[in-house]
Amino acid sequence: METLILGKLKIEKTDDSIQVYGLKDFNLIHIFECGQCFRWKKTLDDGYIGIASGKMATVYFDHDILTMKNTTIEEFVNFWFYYFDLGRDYTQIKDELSKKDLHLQRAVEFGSGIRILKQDFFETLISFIISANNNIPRIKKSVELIAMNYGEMIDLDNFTFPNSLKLKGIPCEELSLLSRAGFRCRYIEHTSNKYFNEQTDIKLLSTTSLEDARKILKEFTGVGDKVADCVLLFSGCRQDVFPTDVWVKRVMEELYFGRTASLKEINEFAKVHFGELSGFAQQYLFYYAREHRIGL
DNA sequence: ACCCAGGATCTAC
DNA sequence: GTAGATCATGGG
Repeated sequence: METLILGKLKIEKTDDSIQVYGLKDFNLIHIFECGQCFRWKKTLDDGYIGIASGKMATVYFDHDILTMKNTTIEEFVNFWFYYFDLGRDYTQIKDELSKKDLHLQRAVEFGSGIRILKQDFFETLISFIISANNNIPRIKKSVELIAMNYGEMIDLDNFTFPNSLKLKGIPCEELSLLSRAGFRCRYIEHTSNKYFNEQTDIKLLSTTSLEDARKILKEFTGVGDKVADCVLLFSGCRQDVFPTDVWVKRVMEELYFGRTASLKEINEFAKVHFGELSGFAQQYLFYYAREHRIGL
């Protein structure tokens, strides 16, 4: 296949890559540095390389053209289009959020090219278990170590993230030595075994009530409200969640409350104020808050 | 030496 | 049901 029209997008094949024309609301830095993913790395030539659901690709975005190496038009249509959430109209989402208040308008403008990735469920679950009481560089290191030690090698420095079949049965002592994830390794061990045995019904998570979805996820050790909401949002299950970490808490207190507020308060505010778009609002606010170091 | 980091868990009230 | 200590690890 040499060329393809997909809605407003035109996809063309070149020698060793594909190019996508007609993309809006798309910025690689916003997408990969907004805290939703841990495995995309900058390349020397201003692109990003990453592995998602076992597929590796290098991406560039220049002059409104997305260039992807190491993939095909078929794979783009069948996977990357979905992964980058390209079927969603972010212009409308941003318009709707910008109308709500001035803070959100600024945050949306600042992260105008954010797209919420539809990441592999098990990888997202493990990654955000590791995120508990941790910092982003160390989360990235532990996730990468798990891939290096238990995933499949694509080339000398790129590995897939292992599925639960690969990770089940690994004792937490070994996980601790090979991932440096500390006390969270006990959670990883339990979660890998439980997920392998039960194969969580992901479709159910997206169709049932938010309350029930959280309840299901919180049966994995190491998963509380915040991690559950992150997994639901960043694996593409649902967008009506408002993961409230220390950054989001701080930015909400500073911009919306003008005082300290409890997690429960913030969640209820988000539900009323942001509604079904809570997840998108959270991502714009998180990126804005962290890049501006609000609250520090 | 002390504090902190995309929190969750366990215990005590 | 909820405040408080505890949980590895590495960097400032």
